[in-house]
Order: sequence, then C-alpha cells, then structure tokens
Amino acid sequence: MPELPEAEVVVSQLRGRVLGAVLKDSWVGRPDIVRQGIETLDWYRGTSIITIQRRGKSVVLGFSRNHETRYLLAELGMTGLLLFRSPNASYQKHTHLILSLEGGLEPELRYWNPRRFGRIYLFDRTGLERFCHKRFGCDPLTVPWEQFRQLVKGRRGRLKALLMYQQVIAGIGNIYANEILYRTRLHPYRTASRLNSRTIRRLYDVMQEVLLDAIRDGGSSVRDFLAPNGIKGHLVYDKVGEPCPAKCGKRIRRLVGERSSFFCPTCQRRK
DNA sequence: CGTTGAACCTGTTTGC
DNA sequence: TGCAAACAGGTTCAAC
Repeated sequence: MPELPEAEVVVSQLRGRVLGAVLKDSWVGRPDIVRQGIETLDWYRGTSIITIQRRGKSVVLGFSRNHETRYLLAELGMTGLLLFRSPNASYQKHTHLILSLEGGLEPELRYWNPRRFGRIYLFDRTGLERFCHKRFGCDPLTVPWEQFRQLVKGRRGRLKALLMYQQVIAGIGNIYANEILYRTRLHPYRTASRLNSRTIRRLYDVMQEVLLDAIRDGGSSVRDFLAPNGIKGHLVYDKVGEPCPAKCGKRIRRLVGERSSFFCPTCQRRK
C-alpha cells in the first residue's frame, strides 16, 4: 500500500504512538530481509526512538543513546506494513521483524511483508545519508518550482516514467502517477522535455495537490478505497471501461507496457 | 549515460 | 466448483 502519502500516514501515526519509546527487545524472522550491514540490531537495544521521518516511500526511525543516533529504514515495497500489535498477539505469517517497546503508547511494532519486495536497513548517520542520496531524488512536496521545472525540461523519456523515477523524484508510484497525469490532462507517454513551462507548472501544482489530498484522506492507494466522505480515492486507477469522470463521453483505457497506465483517450492526448 | 522491460515473491482475482 | 493464468502498490539489474 505504499507510496508517499501512505508512508507519510505511517510516519504520523508512529510519531503519535511510539516517539520517545525505548527499544526493549527485537526479533528478526528473516535475516535476508533485515540487512544488518555494519550495524546490528544488538546495538539498538536500550536506545530510544528520537526521530521518525519519511524518505521517499520509506520510513526511517532514529534510535539514540548517549548522543549517538543510528537508524532503521523500512522499505515497504508493494505489500509491506508496519503494524502495532500487542505482545500476546499470535504470530502472523510473513512477519519479518518485531520490535518490543517500552514507554510509548504501543508495546510492539511489527514489520509484515508477504511479497518481500522491500528490506529493512540499519545505518549510522553517514550510512543513511549516503544511501538516501544515492536512491532518492527531490521530494515532490518540497522541491522548489524552479528546480522541478529544470528537472522536467532535462528528461527526454516518458512523463510517467519520470514521475515514478525515484532517483529523480522520490515518492510517487503507479497509482498517484496515473492520478496526477489524469488531473493534469497529460498523456503518460508525453515526452517530459517537450512540455512548456506553463504545463510543467500545472503538473507541479497538481502533483502536490494530489499527494496532499491523499495524505489528508489517510492514504488512498489501496484497492476499493473509499474516503469517509464517500468519494473514491482514485479517478482513473483501476477504472478500465468506466466513463471518464470529466464526463467527456469516453471510457478510461489501459495501456500495458511499463506498468499499467490508466488514462482517458480524449482528455489526455498524446500529440 | 538514458531508457526500457524482465525478474524478484506471494496472494488474490479472473477466466476457462 | 476447480484450477491455472494473469496480475498486483516497488526496486533493481541487464540489455539496448
């Protein structure tokens, strides 16, 4: 369920429930999921959680002891979840890491990921920064307009591929890329560098609006999501054959090739 | 170097 | 109903 808005919702819930908690114990189910590079989880025992942040689609917890901080980065992949559980809750298949906590509002945090796309990484500060620098480009919510404009201008590939290219723009996945392009009325296969500045501006504004709306809704990139107000989370994703929400008369189509692209053939022209 | 598609896994949905 | 194929929110690596 994880793109930027979902990761943001995870982070805000973790902040409210376990920020400041002390790590009492940890359990690793799959060493191939929890990458213990230079760091090992042993060090983390007895430390307290002092920072909780999002990087791209990943969630990063900072653990500290005696002014030294180390980090745990959780990639959620396609199916990864961080879940609060009570210590006597039964073991659920595909649980790869359990953190026992004390002093927060939740006694246990579990990493559950059936499809196992996604890892847990342990880093010191420089390790974290090096990793993030290599993997994550700008954040779509905070990138300055001028930087975004230049970055789009400089890419000759497909617009949708650019939106999902984490090393350039970190946080947007297939669902939100589709929504952003639909709301901007741009075909997924338009060439990024050929957009004019006015169009890029529209893309920039819509991108932030779509992501912020989704965060406000508590994350919507799940199938059959329905916001409390009864409005569907997505306009086009997974809506093949349904009429275009703009009532242009055409039906939503799907392009297969990279990932599934859902779009309206009249509202989003390829040119 | 930039871009594209297949591979990685398991669970669920779709179609015969 | 039963079974197999198709498909799924992401990232990485090889091939062009």
